[in-house]
Amino acid sequence: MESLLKYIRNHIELTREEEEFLVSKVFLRKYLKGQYVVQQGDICKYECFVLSGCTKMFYLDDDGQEHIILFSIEDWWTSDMGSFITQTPADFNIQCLENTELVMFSFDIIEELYEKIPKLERFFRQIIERAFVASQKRIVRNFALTAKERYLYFRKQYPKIEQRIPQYMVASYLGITKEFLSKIKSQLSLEE
Amino acid sequence: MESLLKYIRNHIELTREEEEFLVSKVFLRKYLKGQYVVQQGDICKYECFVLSGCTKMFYLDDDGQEHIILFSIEDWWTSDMGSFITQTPADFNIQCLENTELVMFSFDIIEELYEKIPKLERFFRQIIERAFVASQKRIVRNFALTAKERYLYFRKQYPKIEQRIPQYMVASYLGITKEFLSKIKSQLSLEE
DNA sequence: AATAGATGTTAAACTAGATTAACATTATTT
DNA sequence: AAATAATGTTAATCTAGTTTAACATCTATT
Repeated sequence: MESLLKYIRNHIELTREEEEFLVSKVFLRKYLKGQYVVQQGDICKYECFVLSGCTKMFYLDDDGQEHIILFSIEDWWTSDMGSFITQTPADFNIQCLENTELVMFSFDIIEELYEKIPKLERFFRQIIERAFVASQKRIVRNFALTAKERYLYFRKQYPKIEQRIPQYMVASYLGITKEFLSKIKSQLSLEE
Repeated sequence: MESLLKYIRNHIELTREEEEFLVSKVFLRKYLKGQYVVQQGDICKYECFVLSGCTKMFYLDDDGQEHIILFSIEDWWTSDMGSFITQTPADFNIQCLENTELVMFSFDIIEELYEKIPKLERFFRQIIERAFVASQKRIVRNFALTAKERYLYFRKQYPKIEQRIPQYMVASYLGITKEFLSKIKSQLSLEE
């Protein structure tokens, strides 16, 4: 739990009481590799801060194909925000790719935290603003860049994630097939 | 300006004083068709609420190709949020597709409004949450749907926008060429 | 009414990336 | 150590969407 506080202290200053209040309201949950945090159709009850491990968030389309939207590792957040804020069934799945420890912020608790600690509401607003900006930029990259360029960008931007994740999941995140990513990689190794 | 208040009243309740404070801090600006609200490289100084008219936000890639990220009409917001929150040069352009009236929220003013009217900060957080969710869902649609399916979704979701906008811009928004959208439309007209 | 500029259509040739399928490699389990 | 499952590679064939280019229509301006 200390690394959650460290993360928060990195951005805002809370009093000792505020920190204690926060810690008393959230709880830690451990998942094994392969377990689901959220399943498509369930209501997403928590926003989760990743203490350790790794998760993927993905959409399962009508053909059963998996489309990975987001990987989350230490110090990142994960949740189906659409489901969370409306408390309606989730469109996405969140599954652990490693044994994972999450700090769970429930819907009611988060409202209570916003109420009691306005600084925290401001901080969360800023986190969401940044997430939104990143998401819009990803849309542009998907339009303006080729698969190879997107892969190079991913590799540069998230070198730590690439190493922890099977290649076919990277392909899914990039919106291409595993075979095509394999081709791109062999092309790149010839170029170098 | 009344329609801004109407929009806000639709979601939260402000006191008469709060409304007056808000109105005293923002200002209205009129643009002609074709004018730019933000240009790639400039710092985006305002978040803008659309009173009337229509804007497009787009990215110009290295080949000079335009990629439309967002159309905004009455009661929508527009800004390059990435530039706005960091006050660094914008990646995107925002241009008016019709004569357009915007309510301008500057960076400093918006901070002041958050400070004085916490309800407003909460409201803006919720707006951004929804924008983020919409953006993530668009990423999925771009991966999981064909161009034809994306077009049908757009037509259903934003019927009012389609009517106001040249077809080649719809194509850009969908991430396809104008020629291919034309083909899709002629296919659809044969089917019906 | 004529011209010019902006928008939309059609069709042929082309390409980035998908599909299929067979095989190779690496982990994991027994 | 063998067997099984999971992951990764290669290559041939295929397709959704692009490119190019010529033409059509619509709108605004003189």
